[in-house]
Amino acid sequence: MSDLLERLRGRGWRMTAQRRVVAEVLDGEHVHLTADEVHARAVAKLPEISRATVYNTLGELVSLGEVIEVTTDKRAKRYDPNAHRPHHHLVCARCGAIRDVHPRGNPLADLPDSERFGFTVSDVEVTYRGLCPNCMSA
Amino acid sequence: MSDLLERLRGRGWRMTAQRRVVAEVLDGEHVHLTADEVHARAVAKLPEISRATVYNTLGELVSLGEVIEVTTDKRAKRYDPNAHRPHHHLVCARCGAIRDVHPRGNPLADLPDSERFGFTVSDVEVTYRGLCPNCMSA
DNA sequence: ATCCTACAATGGACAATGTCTAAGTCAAGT
DNA sequence: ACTTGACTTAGACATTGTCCATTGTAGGAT
Repeated sequence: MSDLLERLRGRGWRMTAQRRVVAEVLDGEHVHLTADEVHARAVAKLPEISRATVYNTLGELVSLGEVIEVTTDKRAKRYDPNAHRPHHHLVCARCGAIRDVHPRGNPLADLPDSERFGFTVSDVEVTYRGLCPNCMSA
Repeated sequence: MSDLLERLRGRGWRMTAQRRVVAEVLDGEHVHLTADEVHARAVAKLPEISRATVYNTLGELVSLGEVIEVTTDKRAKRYDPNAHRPHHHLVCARCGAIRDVHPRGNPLADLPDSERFGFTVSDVEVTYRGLCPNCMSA
């Protein structure tokens, strides 16, 4: 994760305790925290950090392309630090657990011109839904 | 749309003016209204209808499988009455316009077992993003 | 090492969306 | 037409996110 911090500093990002803590919280595979969860974990490391700062920092990380916004559920946006490799998501319909997945093929190629309505299509987001092993046995 | 009303009545749905109005508002192709938009249009036909009733009715229509919940943007859920035929969505990244699309192939088949993490995968939702003709020329 | 200044953080008000509840109303069967 | 249980209502409340004026501070300049 010091990679991320180094990269950010290299881009002229002013380094502060708050930003460092937020970046540290967002580390790992299959991490998809809501803004509030990020805030809660950040508070554990730096009690005086404010909600607004967490929102601001998350927004900046997204603009910089270091973190991806994921909207798998209707409630809160989630933040996915695994931005360096394209991937999609598999979500448990009952408990909400999320895994990163890498399907074969390119869904963009599956959209014929006749179905593009004149749009310039540049991106595709795929969300698989089902039941995780835990919820299946329960 | 009287089809829908008949089907609902057949399922033991109690028919009320409010439910009829909500069902009428949700009619057509490429219709993807937010709950608030549904409420606004319902009020035009039945001024005393309440917000809670619109939310309740939308939730019931979703449970009954007559309407699909779509979360293409991070703000509000949208309601898509085109539930009889599976389809996906194409969204303009700037103005938010939404079109129903029917890509070739089956994305479910593109997810290898090794990428399923023991989940029972039952559904997939694909959102294409790009710029619509209007926003492109602007 | 200290000072400056632009940028960042704070916290609290505000906004948007959605949920819940208690009380009143009504559709549909008898 | 009555009765009853389901439906509707209005508004309070909850959650998520944004905005702004004020205060604080990182990092370059001296």
